[in-house]
Amino acid sequence: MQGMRAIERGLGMNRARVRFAPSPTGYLHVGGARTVLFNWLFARHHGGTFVLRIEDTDVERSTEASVDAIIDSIKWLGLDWDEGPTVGGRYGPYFQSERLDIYREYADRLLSKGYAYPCYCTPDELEEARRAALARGESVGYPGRCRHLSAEERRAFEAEGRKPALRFKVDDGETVVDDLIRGEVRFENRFIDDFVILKSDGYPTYNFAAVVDDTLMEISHIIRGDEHLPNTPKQIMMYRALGFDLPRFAHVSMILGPDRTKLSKRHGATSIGQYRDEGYLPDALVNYLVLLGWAYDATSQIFSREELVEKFSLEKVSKNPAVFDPEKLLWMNGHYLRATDLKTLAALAVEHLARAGLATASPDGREMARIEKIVGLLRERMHTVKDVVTLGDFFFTEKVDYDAEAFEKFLTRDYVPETLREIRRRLAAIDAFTAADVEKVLRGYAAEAGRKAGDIIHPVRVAVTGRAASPGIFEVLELLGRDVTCSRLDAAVARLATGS
RNA sequence: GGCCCCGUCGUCUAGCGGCCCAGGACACCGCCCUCUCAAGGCGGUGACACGGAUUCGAAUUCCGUCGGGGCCA
Repeated sequence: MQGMRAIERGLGMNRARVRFAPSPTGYLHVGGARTVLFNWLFARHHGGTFVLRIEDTDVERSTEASVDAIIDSIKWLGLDWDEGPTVGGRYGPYFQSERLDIYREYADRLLSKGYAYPCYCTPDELEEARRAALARGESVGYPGRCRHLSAEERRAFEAEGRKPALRFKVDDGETVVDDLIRGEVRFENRFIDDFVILKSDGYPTYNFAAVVDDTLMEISHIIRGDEHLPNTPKQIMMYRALGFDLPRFAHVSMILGPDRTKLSKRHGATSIGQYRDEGYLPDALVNYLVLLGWAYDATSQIFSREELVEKFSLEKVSKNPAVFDPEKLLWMNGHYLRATDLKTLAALAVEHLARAGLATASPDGREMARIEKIVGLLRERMHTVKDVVTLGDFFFTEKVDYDAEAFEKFLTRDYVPETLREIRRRLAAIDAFTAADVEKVLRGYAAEAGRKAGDIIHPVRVAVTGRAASPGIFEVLELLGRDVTCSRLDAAVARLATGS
């Protein structure tokens, strides 16, 4: 309850305003997605505003394609923003590259008030100083040369044509970050170098631009990754120097790979787009992600969007970093798959079938109905939508490829050829070709032949599906239809006669 | 190297001084169901990093050690 009050106090007179501020230098990854999610949930829970801001001041690495990819991923997850790209808002522009004048203005303010100074050191000089300090076994921070330049020295550098960067003057003392998740974190200022706020090319550094924007956009709560915690004291110093009110901070722990280092590409799939392509459901991903660092109670695992919005709170966000577990995500996805209605699922399945060349991208009504039935049979054993391809390919191909092991195990028994021939004959003769009728034929024949039902069923399964495992065979045969069933039984018999 | 964060089953976590010889979920194992594979049901294996201190009592508080990670360079 104590924590709750702290958050409400932070809201001040206004509603919660939070933001997600990605650099468009790649795709939205799992860690970023969870940060968006937490921000979104916080905003929705408090009836506040969620802002999307693009931090594209790194001209070299920022791309428009990245902006699009990130936006697509956020949308795909079913999350929306109230201000930002594509929707606008009163606090724009929402691209930092369009706010350069603003940063310069505030940088000037810092300069004129004596909180910042121009630094003429070149990268080479800095590098040299660093190496020298290292050699002497001293601390390798900025040596502070330009902090006390005289007017002449400055003029001399200017005359050389040097373009200065702007550094923030860090005073002695201590800066305390009052974090909603971590509590008070204290930093001694003497360990913090005078840092650059405006680069010599006129572009702001991350820390500076974030402070200016978060203030101008009236962000009340900064919910972001843990890796920014060490940046926070610098930002706080700037807030104070600029006379800005502090927002509340909440630093969420990072998501790690199995080796406990920051999750990255080498750990496998990390981009949200990739999960979409592989047949994951947005709801499943959201539900899995929210559980990485947040728990509502001792037992709940599955949460609908509505429940999440209602129940989410920063108090219950944990401090420990979390290892991303693809296995649990897979389980979660399977769970959501089974809860999705067949029409929706079939539509999704079509995409994957089409991509695999097993179906047209826009099947007609009859084919769609068939796919729906197939998905209905397959769904219990699917973990991703894409599994419809690997599990159900035999529904869509002309012929089947026999799994070698299954063939060996079930079709090479000596009673099999005769059995398949007889089953085929009987199936061709029955009136209706429903699962119930098919079952009667198979079980009936087993009884007559004095065999266990399994002894008949397994060879038939392999002959018709090519594999040892499938959905219930009677339903499968019904869906395949009489013609396909019979021709596949024929094919198996023929294969057994020529082969082996 | 300096600073900061973190440390409960393999993994995600519940736990905020006694309800805990630690609960749930995934994974794993077994049983049931069953035409196979799943799904589902039931059961099981499995953790408080270590050492001190505080306390009648510590997973929970404090200190140290160790381990992991991040940031700056």
